[in-house]
Amino acid sequence: MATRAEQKLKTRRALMDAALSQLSADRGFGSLSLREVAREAGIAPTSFYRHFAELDELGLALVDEGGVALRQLMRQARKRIARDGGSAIATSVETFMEYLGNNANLFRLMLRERTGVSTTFRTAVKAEIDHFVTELADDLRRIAEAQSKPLSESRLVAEAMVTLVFNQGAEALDATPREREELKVKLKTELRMILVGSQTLAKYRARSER
Amino acid sequence: MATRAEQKLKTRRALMDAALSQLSADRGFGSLSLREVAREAGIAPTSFYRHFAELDELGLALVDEGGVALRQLMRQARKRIARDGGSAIATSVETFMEYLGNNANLFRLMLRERTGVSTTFRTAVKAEIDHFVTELADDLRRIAEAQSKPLSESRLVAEAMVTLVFNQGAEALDATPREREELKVKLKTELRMILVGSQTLAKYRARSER
DNA sequence: TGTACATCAGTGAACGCGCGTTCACTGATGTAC
DNA sequence: TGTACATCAGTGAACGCGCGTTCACTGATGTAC
Repeated sequence: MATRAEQKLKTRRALMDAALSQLSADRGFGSLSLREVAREAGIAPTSFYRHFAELDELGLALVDEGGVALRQLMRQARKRIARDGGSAIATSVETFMEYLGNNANLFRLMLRERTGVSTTFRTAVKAEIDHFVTELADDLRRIAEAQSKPLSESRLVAEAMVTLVFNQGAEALDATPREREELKVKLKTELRMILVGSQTLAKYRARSER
Repeated sequence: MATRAEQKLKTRRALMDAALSQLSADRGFGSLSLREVAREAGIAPTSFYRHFAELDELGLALVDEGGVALRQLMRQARKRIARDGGSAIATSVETFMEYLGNNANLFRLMLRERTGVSTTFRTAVKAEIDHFVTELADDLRRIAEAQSKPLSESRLVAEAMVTLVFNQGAEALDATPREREELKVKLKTELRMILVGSQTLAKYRARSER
């Protein structure tokens, strides 16, 4: 038998899942209505207010989940790289694309609201991505040191990489498996260019400082 | 005295300007209403239908203008590079940021609808950006040849550059002048990394083919 | 140039609809003793 | 364990609102002769 608190959590989850399930290539969070989400979750519109003060509050809870998903993604990618060896870029891209499939709507939400219409959303998403960028920059520095291939401006490299990964990710979401493979190849090449470019610039800089 | 046709064009323009003027960091095209746009343009809601079958049709007309703006931007940048010499990247970024100030809402529209909610919009914006990417790729190849610095995958380089430029542009739109300067510096560095990375990869490739 | 008729951009009233939010309520779960 | 009371997640009716769209219209501009 469920306690009252457990039941409440279940309903909350049902509301969040309902909202998530309505998102798609053709539906953004902004076009959802409170009534629609409540209907989809199987409760009366008025019950919504027992869980969130307004629809945006639910959206922000979802962004939070998106942040968690991002951090999981990172951890998983690191584990694979350590285990399989091989190219960090290739492994990361594979991991990212795989993850995208399992969290499509969560990523869609983050991606859209990142440049979306609500300041609160934008700020929240940017904070999550910022966290992601910071971890990536740390990893890049660590790898660079291990390989004695110095990087120039690792933070900036990480930002550019995340921008490209997210944008290609957006396209991958609605792509056929065939197109998705092409996107992966493209993305890997782009990331490699940034990495190699950063290394080359670091060499130039080292030389001119001699 | 205005002819009937001239007057109609004026009203059409007023509608498009009304819609554009409502766009901002906090308002996307999707949140506009036909009634609101008509009100802002100073006509009755019903008169809207004399000019567009629905609000989206007006939006697509705006995307078209955005495409024109992009092409002007390109031409202007090329002219400046030819005239002032100097770094093509630096000049292009300066030109882009300047242009952004004059067409803020048009760029906002393109940027948002690029990953937006309507298939028709996405397709239209992507077509315009694709055109832009193609011209940039041509320019990159031309410059590379003139400088005898071969590029690897110029099309892909152009795509990555446009992605970064657009994303930083989005941030620049709502940034303070101070922040905007920082964004320019960041953007130039990122673009340079991609360019240098592409050149370095081309060298490696040439070597391994020897 | 003048006249009679056609065109058509712009109008105002009216419609039905889904929305967010309020309110007083119900009844199962939880708690104090 | 049993009883009396408190809590609170979920409810259904009701509200006022702005929306997109229809309709029959008006009257200035345009055209044919």
